Amino acid sequence: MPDSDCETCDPLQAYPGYLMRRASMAVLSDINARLARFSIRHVDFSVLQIIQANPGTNQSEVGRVLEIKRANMVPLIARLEKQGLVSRKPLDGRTQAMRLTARGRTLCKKSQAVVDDCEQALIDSVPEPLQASVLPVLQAIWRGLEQRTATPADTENGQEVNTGGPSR
Amino acid sequence: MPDSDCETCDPLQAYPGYLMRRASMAVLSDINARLARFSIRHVDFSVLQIIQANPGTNQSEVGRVLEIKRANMVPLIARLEKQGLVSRKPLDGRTQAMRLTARGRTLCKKSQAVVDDCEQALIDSVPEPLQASVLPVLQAIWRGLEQRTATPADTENGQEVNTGGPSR
DNA sequence: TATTGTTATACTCTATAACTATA
DNA sequence: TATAGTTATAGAGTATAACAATA
Repeated sequence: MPDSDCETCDPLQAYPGYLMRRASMAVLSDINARLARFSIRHVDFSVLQIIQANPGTNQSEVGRVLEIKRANMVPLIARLEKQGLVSRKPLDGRTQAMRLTARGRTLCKKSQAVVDDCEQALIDSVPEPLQASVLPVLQAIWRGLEQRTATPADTENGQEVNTGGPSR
Repeated sequence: MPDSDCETCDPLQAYPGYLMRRASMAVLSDINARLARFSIRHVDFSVLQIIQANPGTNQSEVGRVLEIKRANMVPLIARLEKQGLVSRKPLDGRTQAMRLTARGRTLCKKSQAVVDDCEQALIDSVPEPLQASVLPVLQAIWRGLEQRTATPADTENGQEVNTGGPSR
């Protein structure tokens, strides 16, 4: 334990979960600051990206991909529609097909450049020999968690809560 | 772009920031569920760890290490004290030295075993050849961000807000 | 019966501003 | 003048329950 004379010791640096939390908060805060000039936040960006990649999708589906609850998608989509970035068209009286407007596509492209910059800066900021491992490692971690979390058939009526597994 | 027939396409898997956010939320949610039997959450665990590693430290210092605002430390520490996990002793009428109680030390050890399990499970869940890179990559990312964020003398009176840099 | 969109609501986390008392 | 602890408050983000309309 080399704790000889660090000013204030932080033993949490050895925990992947904490490192990822701290790192993601820093990155997303940075991204939020840079996206502010488009009047959107990172969550808006992610929704726009999903809609762009899946034209005609609906709120619930987007929420499922991003793990955002249906109820919380409502104000989010309403805001994007009010900003003229997303259009909604009733599909079958229950489902609404969403698409990016022309303005939405433009903003999606511009904001993507901003986010790409931020994410590339992150990769550039690690020592060169480790750079190639960044995405593979993070994707492997995410896949491993996805598998362990293993949504048991998308139970909305939270039956099995205390299974010991991750709750989301 | 191999987007041929994925059910719903998620183009965000290429962003380190998003992967870390999603991954950290899954891990910390898991950890919270497992720490629930000790009536603490992951943030409590992290505070206990810092106090244990730095006996005699104070609220502001812990907040500085964990990037938690002074104001938000107050209810946090009050709760830990009420649970009999942390003791406070006035140092100079302004500063209070904090230490773990016997109960706090016991719980810190037990909860550390729980967290170690979770974090180890995360590492084990990635393909074997990548496992050794997990911590180095995450620590390099965090160091890179720390350097870029480069707290400009801990300005509490938020003078330079729109410098373009990460806000925290 | 299950799903979509919705409302209402509550709880956690985070951020800011201001105050006091001490150094 | 700067710092430690505190209060109050506001804003995100997230969670649940319930409902109507529809499939």
